[in-house]
Amino acid sequence: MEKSLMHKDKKPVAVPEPTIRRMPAYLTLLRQLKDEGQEFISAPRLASFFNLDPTQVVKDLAYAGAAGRPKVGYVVEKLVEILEEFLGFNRKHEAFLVGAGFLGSALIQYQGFREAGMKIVAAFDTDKKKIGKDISGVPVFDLAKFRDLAGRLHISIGIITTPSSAAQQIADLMVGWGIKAIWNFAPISIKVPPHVIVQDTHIYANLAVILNKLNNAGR
Amino acid sequence: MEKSLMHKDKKPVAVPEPTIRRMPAYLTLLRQLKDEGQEFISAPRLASFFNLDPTQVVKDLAYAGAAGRPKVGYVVEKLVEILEEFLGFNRKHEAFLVGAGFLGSALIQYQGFREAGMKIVAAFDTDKKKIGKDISGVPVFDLAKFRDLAGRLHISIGIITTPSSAAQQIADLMVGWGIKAIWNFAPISIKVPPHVIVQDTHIYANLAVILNKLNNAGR
DNA sequence: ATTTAATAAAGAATAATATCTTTAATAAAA
DNA sequence: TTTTATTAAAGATATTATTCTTTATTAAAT
Ligand SMILES: NC(=O)c1ccc[n+]([C@@H]2O[C@H](COP(=O)([O-])OP(=O)(O)OC[C@H]3O[C@@H](n4cnc5c(N)ncnc54)[C@H](O)[C@@H]3O)[C@@H](O)[C@H]2O)c1
Ligand SMILES: NC(=O)c1ccc[n+]([C@@H]2O[C@H](COP(=O)([O-])OP(=O)(O)OC[C@H]3O[C@@H](n4cnc5c(N)ncnc54)[C@H](O)[C@@H]3O)[C@@H](O)[C@H]2O)c1
Repeated sequence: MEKSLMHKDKKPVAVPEPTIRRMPAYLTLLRQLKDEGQEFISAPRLASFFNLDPTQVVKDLAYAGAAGRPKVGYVVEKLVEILEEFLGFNRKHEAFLVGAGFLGSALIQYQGFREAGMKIVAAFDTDKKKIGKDISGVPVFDLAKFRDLAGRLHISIGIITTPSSAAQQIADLMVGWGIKAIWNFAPISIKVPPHVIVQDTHIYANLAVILNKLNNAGR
Repeated sequence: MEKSLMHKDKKPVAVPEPTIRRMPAYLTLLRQLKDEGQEFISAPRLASFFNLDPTQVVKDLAYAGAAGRPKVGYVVEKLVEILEEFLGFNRKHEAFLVGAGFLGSALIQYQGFREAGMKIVAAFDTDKKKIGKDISGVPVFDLAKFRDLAGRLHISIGIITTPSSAAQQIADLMVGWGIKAIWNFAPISIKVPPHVIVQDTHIYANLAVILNKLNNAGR
């Protein structure tokens, strides 16, 4: 039986994306509380860390299948387990990264992904100066030599950190590799077949929100 | 007169955050179309690039103050100007960055911010090996020597790319410096006074969305 | 001229999300 | 034991965002 909330007719209810996006933040804090030896946490207190409505936290946690006790709250350790399981942070998805430049290198060496269900196992580039090196133990290969990687690898995620101009062609290549999800950091929208998952992480979207607030601050 | 939509009672209507977040993507594409010499673009065509509903694009552009002509669409060059002006990408906000590690270095050398209204003018770190160096022309200073920077600098944005453990204390410092907005990349929620703008860019939120789709793909 | 097709724009309807309200559980205090 | 305070959980409402529908505009075709 799934942990997610069930609809009356037994079909799993889709978890709202805003809920999914908040969950890792809960988890990060909860892991810290766990390390500090805190046993229980209530939704109102958890909410206060993030300036959220307490009922929202309760509902988010309910989507993951967590239950709390009145007057006590949730068991921190249990909650960490439930969220890790629900988010898939304790499984291990392997990833290829294409574009071992500044951002690519930062992602490759980033240890945080290890506790978040993703492991970058290889990088690819076209720059002779980068090929053959390794970054924190992750080898950088010549992309040209891997153009026709047989599909059906056990790699589920492809990360794009090339310039925009190359992003679509890299995406096409990854689709050919049989990759299931593409995490794109180039500031363009890539096109893929419907069965491939795409997550664009557009840095300018965040900057735009900041500038909008800054420029309207005097209102 | 503001470019933004007006309510009947003349108060400016708040632009929805989802709209703000989509706008930079429109702008990036429009700049490219402009470079390619394309004169007009219709909302339906623009929408098809992003798999959006055409009326959504029309409404988003209307928020920026753009008007199109039936049967023709929008004038690309005009639209670029309007969006740049609306987003504040043609003003110049100066920024300080604290934590000149992998991610910080990537952000510092990233040329894209130049066309997006933000210029990183200095970086700070506590690591002796980084202090005194410069990254793409941006000097890295010893944070300890700049603890009590006089407020009222012309710096409006503070970027945090330190480990989580240091993020809150850096935020407090930045607030003391008189910084107006904080762009935080550490995966924790920082607390600031209400007059300070905070934008958390939590990498795990994006990863969680990917993993959720991946793990539920078989449904 | 007149008609047609494409489109922006405005408005209505729908859907998604967040907040508020009520209820029930339960631990601690009286 | 009884009361009180706190809380989760469920449900109702409100808000926000998206999509659908209609109307009006305009360029091109007839
Ligand atoms: N640097 C940042 O902070 C940052 C932030 C957000 C988004 N981005 C985006 O991430 C991407 C990379 O940025 P960066 O600053 O790391 O740039 P970079 O130039 O340091 O890295 C790009 C890398 O891609 C490689 N490359 C180029 N064409 C390629 C191809 N066809 N196949 C394989 N590899 C190829 C280059 O050799 C280089 O190593 C850009 O699209 C940028 O807009 C960067
Ligand atoms: N690397 C990534 O791809 C990535 C992605 C998303 C978020 N993040 C987050 O960004 C932050 C930095 O990640 P990173 O991979 O660049 O780490 P890093 O270790 O390379 O860089 C951190 C830098 O902060 C400096 N620092 C430490 N304490 C400091 C202090 N008190 N004051 C000033 N400087 C201090 C360190 O000397 C170092 O230069 C982390 O919070 C990480 O979770 C990283």
